[in-house]
Amino acid sequence: MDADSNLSTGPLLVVIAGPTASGKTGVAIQLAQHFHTEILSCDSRQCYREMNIGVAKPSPEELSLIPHHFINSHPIQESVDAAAYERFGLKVLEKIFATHSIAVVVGGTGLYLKALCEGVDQMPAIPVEIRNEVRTLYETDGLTGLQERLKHTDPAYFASGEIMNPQRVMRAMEISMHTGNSILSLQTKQAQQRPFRILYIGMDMPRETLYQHINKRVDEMMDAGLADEVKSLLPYRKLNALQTVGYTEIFDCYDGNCTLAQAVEKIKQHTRNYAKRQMTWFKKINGMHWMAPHEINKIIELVNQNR
RNA sequence: GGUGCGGUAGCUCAGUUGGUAGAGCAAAGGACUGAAAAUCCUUGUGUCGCCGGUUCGAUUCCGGCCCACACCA
Repeated sequence: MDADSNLSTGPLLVVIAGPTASGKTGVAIQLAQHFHTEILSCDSRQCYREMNIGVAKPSPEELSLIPHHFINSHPIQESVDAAAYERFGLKVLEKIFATHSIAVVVGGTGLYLKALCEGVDQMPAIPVEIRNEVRTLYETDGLTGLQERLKHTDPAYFASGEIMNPQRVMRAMEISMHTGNSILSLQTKQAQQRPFRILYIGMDMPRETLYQHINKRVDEMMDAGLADEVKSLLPYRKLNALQTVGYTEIFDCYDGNCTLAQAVEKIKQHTRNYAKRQMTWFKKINGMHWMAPHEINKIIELVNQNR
């Protein structure tokens, strides 16, 4: 990703990125208030109406301060992915930029952010039958079974792709089954041009402080009734939306595999792991401006310099 | 006090018929094009409880001691 757009004028998208519990939400709201604009969330879980406490969604009070998009926008049964987010987000930004010169994007889902700012390549929709067939194949023959098939149907991917990653192998498999081509041939690796400039701002914080925030916030989630929220979602537990830190651990607890206290410790640990993965993603964004979340005046100044 | 079982990586443990040791988890780093809060990759020197004995060589065998747990008194 590259922050240096060749546009020197035109609308500006201010990206507030960073790991979970780093203070993104507060900064985004203050920015949106200061510049009288709206917020597009970039979070793969906060878009679901049924999930609240466990995904650290902004409070109703916070949501009432500023118009938010891609929050509470989808039912939990609906599967959202990076391409769907790109379409959704671009439409939202087009609307905001019709009447504003600045928009704020805030979130921690690296892939979705990349899809919004650089685009994902057009790929054909995969029929459900093929998708199910590939999944069944994985369940019956395992990863090695899939690899064996892929070696013949998509030798290029087999040679250079992530062959040990079941999700990627299944994806390559369904593309090759449906189109007869390698998924590699559909990937251009080229960033798409956007009709707006992008300013990347990352929330910076010492690792130790971040981990303290995470631990504290998980305790607060439990106090707020996370266990009950998870219980109410038990019927949906197989859905992709619920393959989520904070939910899987408590499902496990309801299955009788651990105590609630143990589940809480696991949630803290897995949230720390997740935050680390997010950091890895954001660290490599070129032109990222790393700022502390409390330096709101400096952040506003930075945005003004780039208007 | 006696008997039994143990004391090995941050944690749980495996192992070495004597040639100084390895898994899982944790941790750290990394990847990422329709599951992404997902998924995957890389990284393991630790007085092998302490002291002594046997031996070319002991974490491994022998003796003593310390500690933990269980049972018996």
